[in-house]
Amino acid sequence: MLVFNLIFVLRLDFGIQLIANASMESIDTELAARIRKDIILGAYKEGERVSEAQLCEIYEVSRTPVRLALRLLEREGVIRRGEGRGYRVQSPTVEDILQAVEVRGHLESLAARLMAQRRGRADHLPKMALAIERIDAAIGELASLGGLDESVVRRAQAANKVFHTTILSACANDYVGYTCEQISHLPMLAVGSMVFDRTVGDTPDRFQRGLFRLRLGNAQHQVIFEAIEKGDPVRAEGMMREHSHTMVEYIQTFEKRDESLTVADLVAYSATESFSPNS
Amino acid sequence: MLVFNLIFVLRLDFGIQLIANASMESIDTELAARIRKDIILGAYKEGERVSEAQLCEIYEVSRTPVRLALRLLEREGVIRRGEGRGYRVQSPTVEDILQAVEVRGHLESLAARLMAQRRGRADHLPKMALAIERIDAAIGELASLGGLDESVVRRAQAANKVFHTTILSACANDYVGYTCEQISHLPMLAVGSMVFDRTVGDTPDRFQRGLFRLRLGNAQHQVIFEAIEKGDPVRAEGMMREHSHTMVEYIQTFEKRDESLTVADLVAYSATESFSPNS
DNA sequence: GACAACGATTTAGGATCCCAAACTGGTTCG
DNA sequence: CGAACCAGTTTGGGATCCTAAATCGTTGTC
Repeated sequence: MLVFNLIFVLRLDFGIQLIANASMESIDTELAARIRKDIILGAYKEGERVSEAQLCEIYEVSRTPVRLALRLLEREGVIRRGEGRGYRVQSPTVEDILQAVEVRGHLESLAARLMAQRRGRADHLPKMALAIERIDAAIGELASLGGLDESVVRRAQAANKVFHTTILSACANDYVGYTCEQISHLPMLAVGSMVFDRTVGDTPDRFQRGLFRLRLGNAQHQVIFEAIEKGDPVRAEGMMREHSHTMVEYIQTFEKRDESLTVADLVAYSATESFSPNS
Repeated sequence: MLVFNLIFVLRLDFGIQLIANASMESIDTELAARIRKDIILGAYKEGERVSEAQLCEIYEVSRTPVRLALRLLEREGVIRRGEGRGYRVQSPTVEDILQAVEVRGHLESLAARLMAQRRGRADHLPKMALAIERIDAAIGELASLGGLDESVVRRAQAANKVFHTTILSACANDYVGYTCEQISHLPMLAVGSMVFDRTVGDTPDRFQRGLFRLRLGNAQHQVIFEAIEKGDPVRAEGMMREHSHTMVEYIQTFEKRDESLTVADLVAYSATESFSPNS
C-alpha cells in the first residue's frame, strides 16, 4: 500500500537508459539535474541568491561544471541571470506546472493528429495496443488486489509512458518530441506520468475512484488508438486533448481542495528517485 | 525593389533589445549565436566534425566560452555530443524548418485559444487592432507603389510580429511563449516572420499574388482578433491554426517547385542581419 | 548630519593548465 | 597475412588563476 503526503507521482525511469546517462554524461549535465532537483524541492528559496562559489562548495565540484550547469538551467528557466552579479532562483510554482502540462498536452494532441495522418503509422500501432493491454491488465490486478501495489502501479506507469512516447516519436515531427522534452524537466511533467491523489489508498471508496480514473484514462487511450488506426486526425487530436486535460483538471481540483499545495508536494515521491537528466 | 535568390525572409529585430543583448550578454551566448548562424549558413558540413580547439581558433576565444556555447547549442539540437570524443554538426534541413514551423503554429493556436478564454484579454486588444491597421496601411502603400519597398515591408513585419507576440504574451501561459522561443532559434522561425517568394518582385502578376497573400493573412488576423474579442476560443484557435499553416504550405509549394531548396536559401536575407541571440 | 566619492571585496567571465580517455598508428606475434 | 596490443597523440572535461566589473562600506567634505 502506498500512501503519501499530498499527492504522489510515480514515474517510469527507463532504468537502463538512466544508468547509461548517469555514467556516460559528463558531470555538468548531471550537476544541472541535481541543482534543478534541489530547486524544485525548495532547497533554495524563491528570491534572489546563489553564487557560483557557493554551489561549488555545496556540490563539491569546481566552478567550470557549475557554470556549464547554470547555463543549462538558465535556458530551462529555473534560474535567471539578472542585471547585477547574481543568479536568481526562479523555482516553479504549481501554476507553472499547470501551464507546462497544458502546453505538453497540446503538443501531444498535435502528435496524435500527425500520427493519424501519417502513412507509416501502422508500424507503431502494435506497441500502443500492447501498452493499452498492459495498463488494462494492471488495472485488473489492482482491482482484484483491492489496493495499490507499487510494482503493479509501476508497470502501469511504464506502459502509459510507452503509449505516449510512441505517439510522440511516431508522429514524424521530431520537434514535437523535442519540444516536449524541453518542458519535461520537472519530474511530474515527464511524458506519460500519472498523478495520484494521496487519498487514493485511504478508503475503499477513494480507491475505487482512483481505479475509475485509470479505466477512464485507458479508455481514452483506446479511443486515441482507434482514431489513429483509422486515420482520423480530428478525433485523435481531440481525444488526446481531452486525455491530457484530465491531469490539469485533477491537479486543479486538488489545488482548490488544499490551498497549501506546493510543488514540493507534487514531487514528493519522485524526488526520492534519481531524476532523468535529459534524454 | 527587393529581389533575392530563392526566398527571402524579412524579420523584425527589435533593434533596441538586440543591441542591449549584444552588448550586455556575455561572450558565450553571443558566441553560440555566431556558431549557430554559421552552422545554419552551411559553414560546417552536415556530418561529424568540429573540436573545441578548432572553434577557439576560428572565433578567437578561449575554450571556456566555446564549451559554454557548445552546451547551449547541444541543448538546441544544432550539434550533438556523441559516443566518442567529437561534436557532430546537426545542421537543420528544410524539413526541420517545416516541422518547427508546424509546432510553432500549433503553439500559437493554443495561445489564441487561451487568450480568447481569458478575462483580462481586453487590455491587449488595442495593440492587436493597431497592428492589423498598420499591416493594412502597409499593404495599401505597397499596392499604390506597385512594388516592394523595404521600409514598408519592414513596417509590415514589425506590426505582424507585434500581433503574434501580443497573443503569445497575453495568453496567460508563460510556457507557450517560452516554448515558442525555444524553437525560434532559426531566424525564419522567429514569431511573426513573413516569408516571401523571390519571384514576388519579378512580374506585376506575381506581385499581385504576393499582395493577395498579405491581404489574406491580415484578414485572418482580423478574424482571429474578432474571435478573441468575442471570447470564441474554438474559432480563435482554428483560425490561428489555419493562419500558421499558410507558411507551411507556402514553403512546401516552393520546395516542390525548386528541389534544390536549402536552408541557406531560406535565410538568404535574414543572414545579412545580426541574429537575435535568444530572448 | 547627509551625500558623494573612493576603495575594498565579492563575483562572474575568460584563459590556461592538467588529466583522463579514446582514436590512430605501428609493430609484433600467432 | 591478419589480428591484437601497445604507445603516442588528439581531444574533451575539470580545476585553478587572473581580470574586470559591480556592489557595499567607509570616509571625507560640504
